[in-house]
Amino acid sequence: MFSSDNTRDRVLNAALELFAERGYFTTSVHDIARLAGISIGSIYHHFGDKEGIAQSLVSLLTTHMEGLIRSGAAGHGSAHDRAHGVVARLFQFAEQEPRAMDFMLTARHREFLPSAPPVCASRPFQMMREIVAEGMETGEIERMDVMIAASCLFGGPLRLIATRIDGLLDRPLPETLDEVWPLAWRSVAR
Amino acid sequence: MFSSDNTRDRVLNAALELFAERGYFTTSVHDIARLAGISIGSIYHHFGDKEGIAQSLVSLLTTHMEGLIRSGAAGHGSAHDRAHGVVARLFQFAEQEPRAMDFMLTARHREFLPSAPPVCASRPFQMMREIVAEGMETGEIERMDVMIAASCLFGGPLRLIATRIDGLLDRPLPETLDEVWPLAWRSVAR
DNA sequence: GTCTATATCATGATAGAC
DNA sequence: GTCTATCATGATATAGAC
Repeated sequence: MFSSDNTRDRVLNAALELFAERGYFTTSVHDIARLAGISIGSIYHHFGDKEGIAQSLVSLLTTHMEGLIRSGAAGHGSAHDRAHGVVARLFQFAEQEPRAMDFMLTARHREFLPSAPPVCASRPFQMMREIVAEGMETGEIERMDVMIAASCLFGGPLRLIATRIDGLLDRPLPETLDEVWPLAWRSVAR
Repeated sequence: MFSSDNTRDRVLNAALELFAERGYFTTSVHDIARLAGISIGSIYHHFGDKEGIAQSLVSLLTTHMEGLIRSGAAGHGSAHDRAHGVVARLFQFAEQEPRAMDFMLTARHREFLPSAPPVCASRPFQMMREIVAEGMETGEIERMDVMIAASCLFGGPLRLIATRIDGLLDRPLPETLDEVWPLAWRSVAR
């Protein structure tokens, strides 16, 4: 996920792997140090404390997901196409980097980052709601509570991602897009 | 949630509150003992170890949710009505016992119960998929991958529950049912 | 069955050499 | 900036009286 091989990135890669696989609390800083091939001292030098590692991880991944969503929506005029593009990117990303997706979608950040907002309140989720709101403006999407519409439009695809990450879906997500998307869309389409 | 005031139930109530609020790992057995008004020794006498508390909790709540889903579906002939009844019960329950719902839906059980299956694989989720499969048999639901259809039918409502629990939805869930359900249903209806 | 007091141990974090 | 060695804390779990 983090490709340059400097110390920070090696630590972040190791941490992401362990946090996603076992969880934050069942991973010790020693474990991270061992997997990254970096000493504990160096880790504390760079990140201050264990929370600092998670902090960096969440921050970088949130930014990455923002970019993903922005680029998925970019270049499309209609809310339909923008939302479709977003789901396509999410499916791709979940398939390429399942641990990153898992850590972003299902880890309970509040438990280890006291000041973290709930996932639903993070920028990426806000952006999805904005697309829905735009769709209501243009008349593509039925007018209603935006929170409800967004839950219905993206809830199915997100649940499918969770299912895939849990190993209960055999097919790669992008392959299912043409099946899932029409269902998701027609739930809110006007 | 657990109403009789014997030692076991008092411990389980305290544990549920703390696990849902702060998380399993940020809750010590001392915390549970203090909140329950029970000594540590008694807790270990009844549950063996900390994991045993979580084990009991998950087991009891899973059974409870199974009953909920069964009773939501009961007495209805069509898949439409059965699924509708299930969502209605889930909304009710999430509103009455948000911590129990939170602990069941969003806690990562694997992290503290090594042998626990992913939530999606648990009986309650299986039962939802069965309703979807039946709906395909009767022709109410479009034929397709059951996992995909179930994700789309229940994904929206489940996401709305998460949104509500996270405090991002002002209205009580049951009040939104008549808005959400038609959207969810028409995503898979034939 | 319930309690208090205690043992044990892992982990987060630091010190200080290089 | 990186490392090893060490500390300090606090949590799980147990012993054993009542």
